[in-house]
Amino acid sequence: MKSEINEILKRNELSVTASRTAILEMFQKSSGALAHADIEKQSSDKFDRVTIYRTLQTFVEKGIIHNIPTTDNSILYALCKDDCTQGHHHDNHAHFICDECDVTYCLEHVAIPEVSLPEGFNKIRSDIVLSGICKNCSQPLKKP
Amino acid sequence: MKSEINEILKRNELSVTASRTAILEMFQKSSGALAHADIEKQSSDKFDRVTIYRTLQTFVEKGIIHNIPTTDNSILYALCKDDCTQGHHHDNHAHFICDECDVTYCLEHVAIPEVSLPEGFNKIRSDIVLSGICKNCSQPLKKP
DNA sequence: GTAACTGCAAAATATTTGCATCCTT
DNA sequence: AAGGATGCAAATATTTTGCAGTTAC
Repeated sequence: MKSEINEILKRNELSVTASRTAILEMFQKSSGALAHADIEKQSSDKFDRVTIYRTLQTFVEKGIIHNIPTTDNSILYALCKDDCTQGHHHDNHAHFICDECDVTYCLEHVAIPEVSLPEGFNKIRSDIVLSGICKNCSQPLKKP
Repeated sequence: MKSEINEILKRNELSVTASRTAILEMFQKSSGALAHADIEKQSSDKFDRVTIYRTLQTFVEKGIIHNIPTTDNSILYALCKDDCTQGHHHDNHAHFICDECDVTYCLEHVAIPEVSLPEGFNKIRSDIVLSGICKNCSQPLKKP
């Protein structure tokens, strides 16, 4: 997928650098969303903490990743699909946080249902965050 | 509502202190959710920053307030209604964050719709967070 | 070669912890 | 009086900023 990563960066007018490539790769490989801390851990000192902050910020601005609301004071990030463009995200799917393993999933196929708001409220964006036990964790010990 | 505040604290086996009373009062008076920073600002040095941290934590544990997921790294808190008990929250309503005035509303009467999850996922809790323009801000200049 | 990106140092901010003191019951 | 709650000091952790050196194009 090296070429895909290249392409994503080029499409967004970003120069292809080691850290950007590595971080994008992490997102592609990850089954769930990642927090700053996860990335820092996974990259074990390969690049500076500050670079991670700046890279994530850039990616969000460009619409390469989006952030997922959380209940604690952290920010989770996940890859946007396809047609997110700058400032105009279409990540209109639900997110699921597992209480057990703490992984956050983007449920691409679970659409956010329409809700009817009281008079006077105009919705621009909606997020739905579910939590509970995920697929993996609910499976009774599988490994031999 | 002094007596109501008293009652809430007593019911939760918490001693009635100045800071707890004041913070609970803020929540009751507030039209929206509050962040740690809001409380600190509003109380302008009346009590210690650390006390606020501890008070909020206690309130969440006791189920007096609940927290609302946000997209930035902050935590918003709002009063739980009625029958929240320790560790078992029923704040099953949508939240609305206004992009204009930044107020967060608990939309008590907007229920969270059921979503069907993929096989293997077991939902325990769900949150829906909407954003856009709120009632007040969408009203064209009203004041004379 | 130039503009963009990174790493380092340091500042600013936010959160947690320990302990002595004070307040509620 | 006893236990819990607060305030203060200090330790940690997190995020931001400025700048000089490096890298991509």
